[in-house]
Amino acid sequence: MHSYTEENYLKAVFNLSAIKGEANVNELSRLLEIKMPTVNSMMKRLAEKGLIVYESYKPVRLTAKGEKAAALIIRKHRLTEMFLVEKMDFGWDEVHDIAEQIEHVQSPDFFAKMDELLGFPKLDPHGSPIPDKNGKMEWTEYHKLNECKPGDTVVFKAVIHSSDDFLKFLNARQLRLGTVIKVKSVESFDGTMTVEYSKRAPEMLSQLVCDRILVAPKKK
Amino acid sequence: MHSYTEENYLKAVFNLSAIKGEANVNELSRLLEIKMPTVNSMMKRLAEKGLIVYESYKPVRLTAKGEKAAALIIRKHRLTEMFLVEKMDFGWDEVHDIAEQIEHVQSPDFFAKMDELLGFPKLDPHGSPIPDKNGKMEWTEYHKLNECKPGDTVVFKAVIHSSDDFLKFLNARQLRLGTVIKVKSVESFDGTMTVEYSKRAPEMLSQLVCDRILVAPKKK
DNA sequence: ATAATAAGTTAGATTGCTCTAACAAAAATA
DNA sequence: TATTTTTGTTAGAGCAATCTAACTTATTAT
Ligand SMILES: [Mn+2]
Ligand SMILES: [Mn+2]
Ligand SMILES: [Mn+2]
Ligand SMILES: [Mn+2]
Repeated sequence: MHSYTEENYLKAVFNLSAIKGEANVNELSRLLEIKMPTVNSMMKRLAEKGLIVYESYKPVRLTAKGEKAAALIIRKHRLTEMFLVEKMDFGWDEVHDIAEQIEHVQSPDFFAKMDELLGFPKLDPHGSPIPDKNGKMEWTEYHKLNECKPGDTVVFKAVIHSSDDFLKFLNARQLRLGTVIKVKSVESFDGTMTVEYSKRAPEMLSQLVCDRILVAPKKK
Repeated sequence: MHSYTEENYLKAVFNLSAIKGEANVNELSRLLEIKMPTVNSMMKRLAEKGLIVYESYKPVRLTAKGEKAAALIIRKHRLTEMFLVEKMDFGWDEVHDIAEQIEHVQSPDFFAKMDELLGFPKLDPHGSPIPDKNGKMEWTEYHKLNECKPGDTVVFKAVIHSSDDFLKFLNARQLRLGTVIKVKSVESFDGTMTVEYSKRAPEMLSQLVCDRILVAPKKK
């Protein structure tokens, strides 16, 4: 199969492609903390293997084969995170680094068992969808807290770019998935929001924070 | 720390040393399925790092440092096997290959949590002792079923060289750890034993099998 | 004791993954 | 449009881990 290293590149291409449908060498280099020439030559290797489409000076795209391979690694990552949170009592801010390693374990049985013990979950602990066994995932379109207007009442559904630090920040403010958030006001100068949730005093959240919180309208 | 590869060599040296206190290149080569020159150069690398004592044409020995490092990897391996059996419903014949991979995960928290969830077990699913956090393990001296005489009644305590095939063989005969075995007779020609256990008809076990079954006298 | 076999070593090559230095193309800016 | 900056590529090197072929030392058998 594919090496540990190749799997990490593949996943990086997948993640960067999520928005634009393609990924460039420079961003991959930054994300993976690997120098551009190294990334460049790996792109040629992945293209050789039919996992991506590579043309000089152009962004790369995943082939169908590459997309499936990447999704299946992400499936293992997210199942692992869910297992760590649900079955091993880890916090959602403690699981990413462990999952980053366990996602490379080669054992269909191991992940099938996790899936079963978890009751075939559709979402990971950060609200991201878990791809199915064929690498397909259904993505519910949430919107950013940023885009909400004063008076809106929404439910916290997912985080994006969930770094451990950001998750600890949310923990410290009792902000979790499922929390109902009422937008009180938005400062037009810097986008800072004043919000209310869980019967606490109003809280102020910077634009940077609101940009990473995905929400859905609260169903009455 | 040490690479995935180095860890596997270290563990191999540890396992081969278990009996004689030293390991030679040839046996390592067969065990790891890696050619002798490769093993030879790795031995020099491990010696360089102070993990083993290497002198030309002599068997290698682990240093105190190497012994501790190896024991800690084996700790992770055996905790993992125990976790897979106790918390994930795997059979004792299904866990080794998965543990072989997970033992390389770098995350003290992950294994500490396993340990805790398991209630700090002393033995793995095959009856082998789990080294403690300092790499120390207490080894109860069992004896082989082979060495028993007709009339002996013993308890099945552990397996040695537990390959999946051997474990499946034991499964098929309902032989598990804790099973009380009565030795009826021993064929002096080939060492085959006739034994009785679990209210079943007498069963015949070849010398090869009896050589891999560790037992203790049944406490009356 | 000598010859044959087994075990261990050296030399040299290969592959995967990484780097730096230098150069080329594309995009942004003046 | 011309210049500068950013992005991407090529060339060349190094290390880890593996191999094969050839050679040496140690052990076993005759
Ligand atoms: Mn993650
Ligand atoms: Mn990873
Ligand atoms: Mn094992
Ligand atoms: Mn291993």
